[in-house]
Amino acid sequence: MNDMPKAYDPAAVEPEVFRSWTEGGYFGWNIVEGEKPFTVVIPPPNVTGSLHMGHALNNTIQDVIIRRSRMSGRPTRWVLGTDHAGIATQNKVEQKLAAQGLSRYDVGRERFVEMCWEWRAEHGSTIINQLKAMGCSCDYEDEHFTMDPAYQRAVKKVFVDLYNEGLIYRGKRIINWCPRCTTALSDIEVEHEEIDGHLWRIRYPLKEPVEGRDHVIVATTRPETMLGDTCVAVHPDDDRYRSLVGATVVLPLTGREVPIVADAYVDPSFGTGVVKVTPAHDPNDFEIAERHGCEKINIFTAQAVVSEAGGPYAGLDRYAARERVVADLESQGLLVGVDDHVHSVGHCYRCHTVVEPWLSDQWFVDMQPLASPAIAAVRDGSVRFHPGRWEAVYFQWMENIRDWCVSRQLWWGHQIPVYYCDACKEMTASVEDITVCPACGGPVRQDPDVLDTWFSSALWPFVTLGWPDETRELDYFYPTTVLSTARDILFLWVARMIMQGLKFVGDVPFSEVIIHPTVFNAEGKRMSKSLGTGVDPLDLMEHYGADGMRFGLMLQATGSQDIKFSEEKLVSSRNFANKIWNASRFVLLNLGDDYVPGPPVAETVADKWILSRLAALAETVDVGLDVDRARSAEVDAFQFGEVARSLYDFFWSEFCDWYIELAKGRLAAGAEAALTAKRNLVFVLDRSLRLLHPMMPFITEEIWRRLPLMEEDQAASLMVAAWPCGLQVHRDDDAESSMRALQELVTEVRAIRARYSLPPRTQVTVIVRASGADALLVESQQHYLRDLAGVGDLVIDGAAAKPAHAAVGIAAGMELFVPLEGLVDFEAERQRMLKELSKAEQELTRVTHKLSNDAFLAKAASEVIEKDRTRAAELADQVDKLRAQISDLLG
RNA sequence: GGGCGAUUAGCUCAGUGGGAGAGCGCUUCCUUCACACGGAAGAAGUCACAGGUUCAAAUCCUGUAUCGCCCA
Repeated sequence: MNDMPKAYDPAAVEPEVFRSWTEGGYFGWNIVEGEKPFTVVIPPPNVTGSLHMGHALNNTIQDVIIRRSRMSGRPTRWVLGTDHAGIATQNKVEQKLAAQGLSRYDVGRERFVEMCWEWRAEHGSTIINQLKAMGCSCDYEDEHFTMDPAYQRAVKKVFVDLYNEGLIYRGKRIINWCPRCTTALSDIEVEHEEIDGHLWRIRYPLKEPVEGRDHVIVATTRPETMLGDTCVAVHPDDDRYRSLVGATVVLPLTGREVPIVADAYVDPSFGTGVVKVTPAHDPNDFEIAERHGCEKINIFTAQAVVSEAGGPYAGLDRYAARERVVADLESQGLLVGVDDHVHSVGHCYRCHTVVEPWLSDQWFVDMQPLASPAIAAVRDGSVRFHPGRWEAVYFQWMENIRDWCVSRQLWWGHQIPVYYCDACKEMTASVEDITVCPACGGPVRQDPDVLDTWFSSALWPFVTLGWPDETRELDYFYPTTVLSTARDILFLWVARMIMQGLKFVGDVPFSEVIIHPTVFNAEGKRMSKSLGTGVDPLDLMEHYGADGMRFGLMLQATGSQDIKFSEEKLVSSRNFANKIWNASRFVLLNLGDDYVPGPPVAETVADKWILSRLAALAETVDVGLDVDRARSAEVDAFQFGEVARSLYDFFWSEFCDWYIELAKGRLAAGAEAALTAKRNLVFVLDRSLRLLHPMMPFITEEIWRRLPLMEEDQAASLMVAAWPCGLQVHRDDDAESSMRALQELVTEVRAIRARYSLPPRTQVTVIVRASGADALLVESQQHYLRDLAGVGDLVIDGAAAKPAHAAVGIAAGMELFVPLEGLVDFEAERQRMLKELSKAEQELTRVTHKLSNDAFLAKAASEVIEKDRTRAAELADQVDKLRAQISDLLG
């Protein structure tokens, strides 16, 4: 009990505490019939990844609500796992091969996939171990992976079911192609960026002159694509070009002859009003070509190098081809001009390469039928977003949803369960692997592509619970309770989980979605490992402890704003942990060997006050963290920042600064007074540790296990101890206002002492001019002044006169005199009091003015008027006293 | 082009209708037996700007400016 070092050392405590949780089996879950479970599925971190600040914040949030729920006795489950992260993992393994001068084609698909599994075996536990270091209370025995055999089977079933329903189809479309990853991407995996480019104006000669014109001028941002032009388009109502529609253009450089068509897509005001149409490399051009039956010439290879179709330009990459095309046009006198032009260019969200719109065969999901019920589920409140404004963002995207390209030209992932028969051309989707064609018995080959990783992530909340089997687990834990995530995967992941959950389980996957703030660096820039602008949570935990990092993040998680990460908050949090440690150390050191646990007793004003404040704190914490309140109340739920601040303020500014300081006197007094003080200290500390535990699990556990508690308060671990309830009976407004008055008096005396630099040890005489209830309070609680303000002689007298040499003050409506023979600087006192007087007068004028306003008296709430009347009286009294003191000063 | 968010103390941010707050930093004092990762006392703000609603606006409405993000 007295083995606590003088400073809290997280490194010495955390591993041992974590081991005790593991050994106690507290991370596991149970099905308790008749009780509503609290379930969270972790957003599966990328198996290639390591912990970043976003994970640190998100997993702290989840752990906080999970721990609170577990302590309040609800069956609780936090499902853990990782995501196979198709592109990212494949990139890692390819990099490893590249180091040996090899590509994936050198080792072949089978060996490559094997290497991915090896890679996962080697690195997949990294992030899991980092979660342990954070203290996350996930069930580490219940770990899932989106490529587990059962998961693979579920993915196939979903694909085949959607295919059989006609909601998945194959089509030749313009998709977003990453030439570096050599795969298709979905629309939302493309990040658009404004780029300073050019708009080239190029002369396209007409085959035959029309009404004296022998050419048109087109404007383009991508001249190299003219190698694949198959028509030229103008707006049908554009009088400038009406007569040219139907004429033939001879394309420069290739000499191909293409028609001029009229299409309403063309914007006559953009450029020259004539556009070149490259159907295989632009989605809008593709549409135009479809409408006019034009050819679609693909001029790029998968690496965005000009193909044979590009004639003499074959073999050049897209940027070299652009330069050559422009140079050739110029030398042939066909380049009319070039202007600077800013336009939006898509980039791959994984590798930031410029995406190429590319015509290819891909698999698509028809989203509208899936989206409608998912929109309804949010509209009717089955799913709620916190903060609520994210619902509008969700609706905006869902209501304009487009088909989802789900095929990826990768090897690592869920291979598309579709089989092609070369003999009869039959296409079969099958959950079971097949080798022969069900139609003709001929040999089949499986589609080589894999599915978008998000296709499998979308199934996470129900596949991890056993779907498609109708398990007891699924029935009990689904829908899950809370999903916490960053806003950047709202569409990629959250929306799709809602759609697939409704489609395949028939219910939403979760009821509450927390969209937490994004963590930026101190300059407000995105944290990025490659740019070196990131902060490593592991480093932070080393410096501030896991609890320090967690609490520091919670202090910053205010919901309304993104976080400009401030390490200062972690310093405060580490200091707070140390404060908790030492306050606890004080309590434990003072209990003595013969301490007998017992219930708290609200004996003194301070006792009643601290219990009342504790009750208020418990209420704030519950409002901020309780999911059921989030459901029912109008107040905003999940106020992590406010909860953290309230815990900090209560523990430090109330419990430590006042209650413990006051308790010191009682501990030194007789045994009976000491026992009550000890029991109250233990009680308040115990309940505080419970309330703090979700945010600071390690330090609270370490301290709590040392507390000698009554049997009814004991538990095997704080982690599974009871969440505080029933504290509201301690609410006591009278005690709070009495305590406030005493605090003001103490502060005023201390201020006088500070003003005159009175040595801390010397006692001062204080004369309080007070009568009635004020006098009674000061008289009965005078030890507060003696213990906390160094007051020796205390005179309480309603008619006390100011001694000749005395510092003066007003606190809680009472006048104070501190006789200071020879010390008082009257002029300084006078100046200070004049300043105070001016402030009080100003405020009094304001309130008086308000109270003389008939409209205010007629319309304002009666409590407000009453409050202002009281305040006016207090201020008037204060002004009188200040004036008297000022005129007395020289007397 | 459409939408969302932000603008409060030197810095980072709380505060949604009724006496401007915290942490860090700053000034002064204190190493008294829980804690110097500490204690005490202080200084410091036209709540971006302009209108409006209201008895009353940092808070609600409209507009403007600046910054950030999302969608097209």
